Amino acid sequence: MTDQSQTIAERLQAAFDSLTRAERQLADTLLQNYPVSGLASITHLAKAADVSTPTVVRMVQKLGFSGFPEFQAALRHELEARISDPITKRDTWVQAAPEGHILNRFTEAVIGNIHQSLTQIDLPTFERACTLLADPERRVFVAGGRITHALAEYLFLHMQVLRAGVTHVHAMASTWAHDLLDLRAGDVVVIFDVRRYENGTLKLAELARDRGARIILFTDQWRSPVHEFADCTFCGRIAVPSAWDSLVTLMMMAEALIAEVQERTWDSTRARMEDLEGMFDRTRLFRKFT
Amino acid sequence: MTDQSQTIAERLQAAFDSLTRAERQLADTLLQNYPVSGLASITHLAKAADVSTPTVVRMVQKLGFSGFPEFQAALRHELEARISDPITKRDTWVQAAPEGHILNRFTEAVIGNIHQSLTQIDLPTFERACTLLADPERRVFVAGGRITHALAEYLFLHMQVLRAGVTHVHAMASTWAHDLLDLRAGDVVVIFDVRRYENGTLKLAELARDRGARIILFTDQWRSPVHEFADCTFCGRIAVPSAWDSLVTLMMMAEALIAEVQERTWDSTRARMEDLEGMFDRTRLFRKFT
DNA sequence: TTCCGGGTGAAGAAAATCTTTCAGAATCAT
DNA sequence: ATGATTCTGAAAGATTTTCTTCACCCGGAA
Repeated sequence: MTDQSQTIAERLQAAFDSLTRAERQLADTLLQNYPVSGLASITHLAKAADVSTPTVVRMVQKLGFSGFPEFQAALRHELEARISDPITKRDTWVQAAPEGHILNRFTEAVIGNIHQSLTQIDLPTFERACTLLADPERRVFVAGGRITHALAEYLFLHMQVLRAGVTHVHAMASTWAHDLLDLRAGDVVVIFDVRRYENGTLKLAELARDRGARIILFTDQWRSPVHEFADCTFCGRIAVPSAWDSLVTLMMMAEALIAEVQERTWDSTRARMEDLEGMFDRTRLFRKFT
Repeated sequence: MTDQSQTIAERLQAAFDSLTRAERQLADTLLQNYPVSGLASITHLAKAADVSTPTVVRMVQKLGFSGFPEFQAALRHELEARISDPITKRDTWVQAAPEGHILNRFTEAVIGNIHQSLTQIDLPTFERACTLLADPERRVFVAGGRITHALAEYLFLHMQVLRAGVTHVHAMASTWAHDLLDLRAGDVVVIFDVRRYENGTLKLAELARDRGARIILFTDQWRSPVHEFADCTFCGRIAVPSAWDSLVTLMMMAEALIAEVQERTWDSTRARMEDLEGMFDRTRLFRKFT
């Protein structure tokens, strides 16, 4: 018989290591919509997780059940116990963490930030930024400052795969002027600047604008002075219970931008990515993984 | 089709009068242990209510369903809506953007990711990681791969301000072995590795472990193979409607970690930050502004 | 008593679900 | 590179579930 002392969710997580790739995929689907996804038929579940039904059977057997129906019955029992006990409401948060634990407070703040920033975002601005970045005629420069450098690099990395003519500029280094030598009118400069706004970044923006560049700015809710020069401005709230600011919201916006630009440039991007894959294959940089 | 505006429980009660004796008995059983009793097979349910299976079929058809499976699917949907967390459903949507706009879909996915990852995080792991990083006796190495390099740099940047003895290692570069020359037993290696797990990263982890280092791993829900060597593993969901993965969840966890470590090391960190401020003042890097 | 009509469940047919087998694919170790 | 090992899903078989049919039961009316 199976161990009754832990929930199936806990058992799934505990056994995660001993699961195979397809089984993990399945476990993930189960946990994602727990426990409802496990209450449908094995066929539905398998389809939802994009694995085969034998995989489902094998996994539940690894968990100690004789078969899928027994597993499902256990899920139902658990659900029954959970429904009749309203105390278990608080599994939104980290299990067993006190109400005011930093992880919970932090998460709450971040979700709040995302919420607020998203409701304030200007849709035409987003569309305009995508159009600019998807235009192969324009070259793209990505610039970040002290803190935002990492985020700028993140955007740069993706853009570089998506399209040609992308350059990363470090606004804090003394070399950024060199990088902008190639800047032509109509090119796009993406600038990240959050509070403790940097003088170098502002100078960079000013110079770029003088040369006829289009500027896309990622900043915080108080808006960097670069805003004056920018064609598109994205403001993300950055307040969290920490001595530091949170760039999570900006990262999310950047990722959304990447997703949309990729969508629009797919025809030309496809070849680039296949090319890249080919190079990866030769260098064996990555583990083969289905 | 069936009416969507009321729950099945309400419909059962509304139709109670028009039901026959055996059907009422069944409806009563259903309501008594709602909705779990309805999620078992029709045979179980019939037995539990002490009626026959045809009675069950007839009743659900009276309620407007084509058959028992459809009734059961409706129950599952209802349960799903009831279970899923209100936070996820909060209307974080961009104003005036269509339902399926990339920004909305993306945001929804990210909030779901955060939610999901947080419920699975292991609190002792978090505490352990903080303790390791807050220990001034241990040196800290931060390593990222192709995609995660930027995130690693982000963590490195903060850690460097918080404490002494922090090094940034690029697991993809051929130089990482040099960086680890200084590694002593007890030192901490923070590794970022998400799917398309890199061979170099795995090697790095193995080597570090052999040398007696403690390893903190940030990875995705499928867990990098580095996990085998890690003392603390943080899994963040990375699935978004994009050709790329989202590192937002991992960034959030890293930020939370930074916040807590800063809290713990504040006594020694304070002096460092004041020192840094002094240097900033002299170089006039930042605008005097708030 | 006999007939009638709706309600009920036993039994079997139809349909699905669940399990097992097996061969190809991917991975790992040599 | 090569062979051994493990993983995976297609397909077929075993089982269960679901639905339909139909005979029976029961209370009431002629």
